[in-house]
Amino acid sequence: MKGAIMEQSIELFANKGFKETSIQDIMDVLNVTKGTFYYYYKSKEEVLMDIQYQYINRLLDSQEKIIHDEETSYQEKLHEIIFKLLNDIEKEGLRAKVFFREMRHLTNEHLNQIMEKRDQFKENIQLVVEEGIKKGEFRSDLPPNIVTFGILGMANWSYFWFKPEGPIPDVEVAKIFYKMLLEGIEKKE
Amino acid sequence: MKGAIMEQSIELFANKGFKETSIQDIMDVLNVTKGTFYYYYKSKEEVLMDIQYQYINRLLDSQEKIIHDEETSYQEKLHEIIFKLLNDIEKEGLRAKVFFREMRHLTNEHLNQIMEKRDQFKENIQLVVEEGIKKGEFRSDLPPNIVTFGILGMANWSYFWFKPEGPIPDVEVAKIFYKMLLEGIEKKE
Amino acid sequence: MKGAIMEQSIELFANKGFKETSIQDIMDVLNVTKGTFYYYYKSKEEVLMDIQYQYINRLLDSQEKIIHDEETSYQEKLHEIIFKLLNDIEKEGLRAKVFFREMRHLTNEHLNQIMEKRDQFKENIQLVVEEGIKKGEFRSDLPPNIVTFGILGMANWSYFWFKPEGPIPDVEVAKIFYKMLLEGIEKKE
Amino acid sequence: MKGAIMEQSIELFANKGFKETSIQDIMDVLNVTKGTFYYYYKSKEEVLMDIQYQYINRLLDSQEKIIHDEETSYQEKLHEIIFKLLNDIEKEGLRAKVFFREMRHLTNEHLNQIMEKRDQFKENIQLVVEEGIKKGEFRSDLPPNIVTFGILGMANWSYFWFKPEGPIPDVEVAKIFYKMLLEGIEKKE
DNA sequence: AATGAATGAGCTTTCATTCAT
DNA sequence: AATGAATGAAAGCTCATTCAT
Repeated sequence: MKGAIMEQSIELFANKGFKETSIQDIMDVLNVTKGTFYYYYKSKEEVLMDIQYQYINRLLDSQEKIIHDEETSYQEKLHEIIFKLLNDIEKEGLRAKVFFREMRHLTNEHLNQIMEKRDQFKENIQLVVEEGIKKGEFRSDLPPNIVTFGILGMANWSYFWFKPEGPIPDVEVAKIFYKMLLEGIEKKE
Repeated sequence: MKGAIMEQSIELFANKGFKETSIQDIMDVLNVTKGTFYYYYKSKEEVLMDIQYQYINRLLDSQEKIIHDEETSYQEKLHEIIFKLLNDIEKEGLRAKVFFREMRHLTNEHLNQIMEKRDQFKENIQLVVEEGIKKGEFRSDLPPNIVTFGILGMANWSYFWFKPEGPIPDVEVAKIFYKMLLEGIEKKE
Repeated sequence: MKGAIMEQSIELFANKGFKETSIQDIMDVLNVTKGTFYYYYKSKEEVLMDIQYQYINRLLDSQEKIIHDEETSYQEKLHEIIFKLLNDIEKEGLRAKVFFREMRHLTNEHLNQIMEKRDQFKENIQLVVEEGIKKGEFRSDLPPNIVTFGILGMANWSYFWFKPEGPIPDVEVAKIFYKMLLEGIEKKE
Repeated sequence: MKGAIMEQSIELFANKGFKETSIQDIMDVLNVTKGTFYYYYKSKEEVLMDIQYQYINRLLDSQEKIIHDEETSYQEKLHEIIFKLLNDIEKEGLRAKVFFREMRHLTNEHLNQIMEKRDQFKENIQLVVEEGIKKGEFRSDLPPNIVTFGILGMANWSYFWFKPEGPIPDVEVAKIFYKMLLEGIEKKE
């Protein structure tokens, strides 16, 4: 039941928003009464918190695996990170939506922890960029900080438009983004 | 007064969210009573609607000016569009925040119109990309649709992190993003 | 209306208790809707607070007047204080009930202030006792502190049993209590 | 377990109030689950009822012993009754608090019985006063009824201020009260 | 003897909105 | 143009109680 409540919450938070979703809404779908909610969670915010932690922890985990793979180049790591993000939308799209949009409804204490982890995620990408520059895989005349924000924006924004069931699959989009990033879109002779 | 209400609404919607801002909150700052609100606006949603239309219309206007400038290349147009978006954050950052985040609180009728305009904005960029390809300014082996989403993501995401008062000014960020996009981040030869 | 809400609140808090009285209960009697309550008071606790302050302030005021009357002896002052307390029950009985019984529902901040004032009330009586001892009006071999608690108990307890419409009027009860206190109940010679 | 539940209930009812104490609160301390409560008691009110009966019955018992002691004078009986009350606070203080403050939460049926016993307690003291008057131990010009309320108030009020661990022990306070009552506080030549 | 899950009624509070003045 | 009073619907949350296991 606890799991079911969370599943429903994600669904509803993603579609209607945290504030716009009432406990009633969540429990109606599960065909139990409102009171039951409070048997499993102390408050509405606690569900949100659980969702946020689960999401960012999983994301960081899979990211760390990619980064610490000794067999891959930094270019390959970047490619994989982008693919992973796109690929996630299929299974985790709703969670991601909730994560980015409803973050501000957390209490300060949790908000800070979550934001730290979110920043860590960005730092990890930046590390790949920086190491890649050192190893001569990426050009060195662009500030890694801004470059990273660019990459992050490209990938994250896809949550607003990418449809897994659309004509172009995640693998393809990731490949295109990777090419854009690496080679640029300028026509070369 | 009507203008003042809107100004305050933008400020508060941006900082606290649409749902989280009460009419009382808005009018408190203006030192008038809640009732006054309804002399100028029919409902809370109407203010939001006005904000959304104003924002997207201005954005589209300035975008169209850039696109239809006969004197500039498509590469230059792209650069300018990116710069314009970054530059906007300084003066229009709050509006932008409200635009992206609170869109869903519009009634269906207005939501559709707004989304159409938002899509138009994307179409315009895509047009620049497509024409640039035709004219040989951009490479032709990448789908303009996805490329455009990439560009849009890069630029729009800056609303989440770009601080106008930060160390790197909007001109610089725009230049870096432009270089990334055009030339790629790969180390050459 | 604000006054009416308070009047009703006193009535209901006294008869059913603070916790047991719902905002609904209060407003039902006034034939207005629950929402109206919050137009006049920020919270349920605020009404209680107002009641408590009003009560203790009035009580202290009238007490100070008695104490600082230069024309009366300390014995007379003691008599008057006791009478005043008994007399109050008629007009302020409900307030007194609420005061003693519902004090603990105040937030800490207010509770402290109220308790300070309540202690001041006791201190004032003790002062009369002490000064009376110095002036030779009261015997000096009993600790004023405990004596004061005794007096206070006698008088305050009457809130639990004294009925203004009963056979013995407040003047009489005060006189009897005063005699008991001054002369004792022992049969002399 | 049944005893443990009652012990905890007294503690919590005294400190937080009957309404303010949840079954959960009680069982949390005992490290068992809420459901267990209903194995031992039919309802929350039943515990309160048990507390009330236990308290008043014990009190009446010890009072009757004092009253029917053939060896003591009525003055001595009065002294003992007062001492007994003060002395009780140490071991039974919490019970007393609950008794006086939470009485109103009983259902009518039980409330009536409890109030009858409470009145009996007062009647018993009044009997001592009346018999003492007849025997010439107490003055006869004060109505026994009011005198009794005075004595009761003095003694009962100590629940609000008397601290067993304070500087003056129960024996002393009882003695002082007794002296006040018997001899009065007026300075004699 | 004890648990865990669920219920349902009730509570305080918030707030967009209406409207007579 | 603005105020002040009132409404009513809904929200988050608490909790005594029930009951199958």
